[in-house]
Amino acid sequence: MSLRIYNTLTKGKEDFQPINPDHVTIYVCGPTVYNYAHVGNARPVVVFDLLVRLLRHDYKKVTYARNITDIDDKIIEAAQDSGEAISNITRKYADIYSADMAALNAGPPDLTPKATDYIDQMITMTAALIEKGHAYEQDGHVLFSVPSIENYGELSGRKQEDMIAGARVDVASYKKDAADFILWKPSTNDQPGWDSPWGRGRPGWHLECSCMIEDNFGKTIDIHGGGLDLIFPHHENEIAQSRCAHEGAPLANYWMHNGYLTVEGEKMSKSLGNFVTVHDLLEEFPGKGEDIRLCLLTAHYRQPVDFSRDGIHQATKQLNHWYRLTDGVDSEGVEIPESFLNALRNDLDTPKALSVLNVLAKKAEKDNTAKRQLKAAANFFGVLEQRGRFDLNIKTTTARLKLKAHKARVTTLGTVVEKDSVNPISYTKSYDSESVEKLIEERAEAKKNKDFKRADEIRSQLLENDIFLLDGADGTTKWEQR
RNA sequence: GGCGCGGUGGCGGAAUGGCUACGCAGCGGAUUGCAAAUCCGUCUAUACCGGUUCGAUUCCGGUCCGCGCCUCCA
Repeated sequence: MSLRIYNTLTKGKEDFQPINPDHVTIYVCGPTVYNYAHVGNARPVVVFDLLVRLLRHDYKKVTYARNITDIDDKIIEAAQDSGEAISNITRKYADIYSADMAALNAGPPDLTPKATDYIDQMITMTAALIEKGHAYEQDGHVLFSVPSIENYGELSGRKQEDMIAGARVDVASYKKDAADFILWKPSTNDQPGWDSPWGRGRPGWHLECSCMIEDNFGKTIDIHGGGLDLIFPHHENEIAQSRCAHEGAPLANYWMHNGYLTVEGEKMSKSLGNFVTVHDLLEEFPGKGEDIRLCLLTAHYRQPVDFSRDGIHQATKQLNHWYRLTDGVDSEGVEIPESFLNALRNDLDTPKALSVLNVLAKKAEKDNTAKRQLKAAANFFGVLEQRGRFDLNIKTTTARLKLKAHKARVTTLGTVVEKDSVNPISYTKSYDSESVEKLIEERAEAKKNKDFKRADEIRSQLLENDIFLLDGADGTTKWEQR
């Protein structure tokens, strides 16, 4: 079976046919680096990481690019607020981003182009668009002229009249048409800027992706991905720019968009106080990057997914089960079962793939081949990759629950009570693997002496810190994080 | 106002014109110093109203509910 992809452009599943079967190209919109990435930002990262794993399995060569937007008004604001240099901010958060995503077993892409490295290309494309009559200069701004092209709105399925009727933002004075968007804008002296034929300024947001793709891949790539919210206007505008700059050549043949993420059933937003960053989660759930990854993959990527503390616990249980089954198993060179791969080839059907993993897990109780297949397939999925889960080093950390919602819906005897606020809970994890091992030894000694009271004390003491002891048939004791 | 998505068991989450995956949780039993794991058995669902059909959860129409986007946004 070959890969099938739901294409936002055609609103249907299509057989994937790369331009060059020996070299697949994929570009995913990356972060604007001025803050910690939240779980919602992590969803496309994990989803497309999995897609790239699949592409690498099925095709000879894959080049995966994910950009970093390091020039943007939000970054400028963050710099002004904090007094820190822009370059410090962007470097810092880009580093944190790649570290946080790596903790979710989402490795770095092949290419990580930064917007500020493409200023020349952006100026060149802007000039070309002006020359071709698709852009104009007005009050120091350069704008793309949407009425200069046909089929604008192809990707998002919008008609211009509809958009104008519902526009909730005042049309800027320098726009000839309400739908026109910025290619280049002027910078004041205290704002970062680059010299251009239109004066000192900086690029508009949409331009960088078009230029990076052109520079690294050429006119057309195979797959372009990102979150649902990027369909309009970001991707629509990328398409418009690139098509006009490239004599109508499509920017990408397949457009893939992941759905939204909610937190504890509610939309994540700063005002609700349920804005949860990957960084905080990794503090609250140390060593559980895989568990978070699994949560993000339980739902199909185009469906909404709810991220909750309970969901993490379920994922942990699932993973612990698989870890136990594959403890000490070597999956080197094992073929990944086709049923698993085929699930993924069907537009990345992760729920189906997970059910295949569970079928393998069932078999693995009695079958060593299934054990190795389970490990290989799970590794492919990006889990079960942490070396020695049983030996996890739990750092001493005090983390605050960041998921506190201002309005927590609590059901009491069928009545829905709206609580105004839930107090944050703070807690401490105060065990490292060394002290755990020591306690296990002490317990083994106690068991030998039939001092079961002390043995049970140690068990419950550790359990309070989410460490669960498993006594083996051979008298050894392993532990896992709950 | 325009465009779009979704409502499946206690929870997560699939699939299908006829027997409704998979996981978690629950229950009964075997096993166990305790606990877990494992094994056997077992309970629970397709928002509502019509239509098409021998038969719909699946197709069609409507209702209700929830959600998203409409130039900040993964």
